[in-house]
Amino acid sequence: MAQRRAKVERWRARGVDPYPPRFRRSHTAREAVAALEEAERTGHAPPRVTVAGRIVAMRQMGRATFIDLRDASGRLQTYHRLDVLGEEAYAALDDLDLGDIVGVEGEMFRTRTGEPTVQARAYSLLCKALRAPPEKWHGLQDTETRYRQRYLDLMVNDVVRERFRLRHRIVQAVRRYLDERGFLEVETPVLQPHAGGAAARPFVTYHNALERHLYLRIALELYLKRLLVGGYERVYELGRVFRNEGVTARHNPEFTMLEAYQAYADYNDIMELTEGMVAYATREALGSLQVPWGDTVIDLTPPWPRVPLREAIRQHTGVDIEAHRDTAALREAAAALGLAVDPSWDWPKLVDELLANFVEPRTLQPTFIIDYPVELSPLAKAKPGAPGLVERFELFIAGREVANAYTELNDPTEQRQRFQEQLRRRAAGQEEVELGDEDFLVALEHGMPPAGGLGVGIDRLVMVLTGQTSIREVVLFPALREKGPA
RNA sequence: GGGCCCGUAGCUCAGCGGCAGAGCGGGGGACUUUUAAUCCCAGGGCCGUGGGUUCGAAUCCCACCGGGCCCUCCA
Repeated sequence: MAQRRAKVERWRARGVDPYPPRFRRSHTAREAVAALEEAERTGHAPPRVTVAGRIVAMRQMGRATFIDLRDASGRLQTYHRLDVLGEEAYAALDDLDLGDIVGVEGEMFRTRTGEPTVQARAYSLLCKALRAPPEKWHGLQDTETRYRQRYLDLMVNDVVRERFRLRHRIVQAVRRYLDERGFLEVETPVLQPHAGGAAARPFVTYHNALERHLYLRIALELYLKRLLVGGYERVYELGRVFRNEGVTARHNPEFTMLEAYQAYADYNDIMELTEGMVAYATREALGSLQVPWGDTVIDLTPPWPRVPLREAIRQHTGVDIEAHRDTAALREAAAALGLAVDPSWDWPKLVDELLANFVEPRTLQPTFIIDYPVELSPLAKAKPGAPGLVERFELFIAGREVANAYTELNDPTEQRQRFQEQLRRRAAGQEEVELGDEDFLVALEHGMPPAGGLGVGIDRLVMVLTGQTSIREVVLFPALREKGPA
C-alpha cells in the first residue's frame, strides 16, 4: 500500500489529480467492440472510442503495453505504444496498478490474434486504487472474504456478478406478473407494536420519543389484510422481514418476503397464481422451465401436483396421522420412524415435524402440499366438510419450502378464538406460536372480504432458480458475526 | 445450543516436532501485436489469539476468536 500511496503522490507531482471528479466515455467495452464490428462490416474507418474501466491485467513489453480494462459490460484490451503516447505519458504507465480505474481514448483495431483492441492515443487515471485486487488465477475463494468484502467477490467472480443480476430479473418478473394482474404494491410498517403473522421470535427495538418497545416485523400479513378491509382487492408487498433466529445456510436473520392478497379468491386460485408467477419468473430469468439442480433437473412446467398433507406423510412414512389422532400415539409413531421426539411437542407440532423431516427434503419437483391441521394455521379458514383442517398449502421445490398460502380466515370471532388457542399452546410448552393483536381483530370486525393470501420466500426461490444451497450465495451482504480482534 | 472441519506472505495453497515454502500479485531490469505474455534479479511472515507439553511447536494438547458444513429452528 505504501508503494501505491507513493504513486498517488507522483501523479500529483505530475500535475494530475488521481481522483478527478468526472470522465465522459463514448462507449462501453461491449459497445466499442460492436462499433468495430459494424465498421468492419460496412467497410468504414475504424471507430474512435473513449472507454473507461478497472485495470484487470497489464502486460508491459518494453516500448509497448497491453492493458485489459473491465467495465460493467465486459472486458476490453487497450494497446499503448511509446511512439504514439510520447515519452512522458508512456513512462507514467509505470504508476498504474492492477485495480486502478482509467479512461482510454483511441481507434479500435484488431491485433494479430484478432483481439478487438483500443489503440491508445491518450489515457487518464480516474481513480488510484490503494489496495491490490485479489489474485487472478484462482480468484477469490475464501468464503469469509467473499461475504465480508462482497465487492471483491463481484470484482473477480463473474458467476457471482451474474447471479445477482439473475436475482434482479426474478424479482422484476414477480413484480411485473402481479402488476399486470391488477395488484397494488404497498409498503407497510417495519416497526410494529406487535410482531404477528408468523411463528417466530422477533427483534426488539426501542423508540425513544414514544417511550415504548417496538418489534421488527416477522411477516407482512396482518397489515396487508387491513388493506383488504380498506377496500383494495389485490395488494402485495415485497420487502424485508426479520426473524431473531439462528444463522444457517438456509436462514439469514433478515430476508425478503413477498406477500400477496387477493379478495374473492381462495387457495385454489392462489395455487394457480403461484404456479403462473413462479413459471413466469423462471422463464423470464432463465429462458426455460427446466432448472438444473445438483445432478438432476427440476421441471417447473405447470400445473403442479396438489397432495393433501395427510397423503404426503402417509406416502413418505407409512403413518396415517388421522389414525393417530391421539398425541401419545402419534409421538410413538414418529419416534418409531427415528425422529428425535421432544416430549413437549403436541399433536400439530408432531405433524409439522413429520412434514419437515420426511416430506419436505424429499420433495424435489414442485409440489403443493395442501390441507393442514387448524392448530398449525391460526390465520387460515377452515376447510368445509373436513373437521380439523384448513384450506392451506405450502409449495415445496428442491426440498425447500418456497411458498405458504391459504384461504384467509375473515370471521373475527373465530380469529379471536384461534389466537387464544395459540396462547394455550404456548402455555402448554410450545415456544413459538402465532400471536394476534387487538388492532388487527378490530379491523376484521369491520369486515374483510373472502380472500386468498400468499407468502413467498424470495431468497429461497432465487436459491432454487440459481442452483445454490446456501442463502448467503443469493444475499449480497449476509449476516456474519462481527470480526473479532484476530 | 450441539457435532465435525478449517485459519501459514496481498491472493491461492503446500509444509504437520528440528533454518518459514511455492505459484500468482507487488519491487528492480530486458522486451513495440501481448492476452495465465516471456526471461533475469532481489524482496516479502505476531504460521488467527492466549496458555500448556517439549531440549525444541506453524506442527502435539487446552481455551478463546472467526469461518464452513451438518443437526436444532424457521421461510
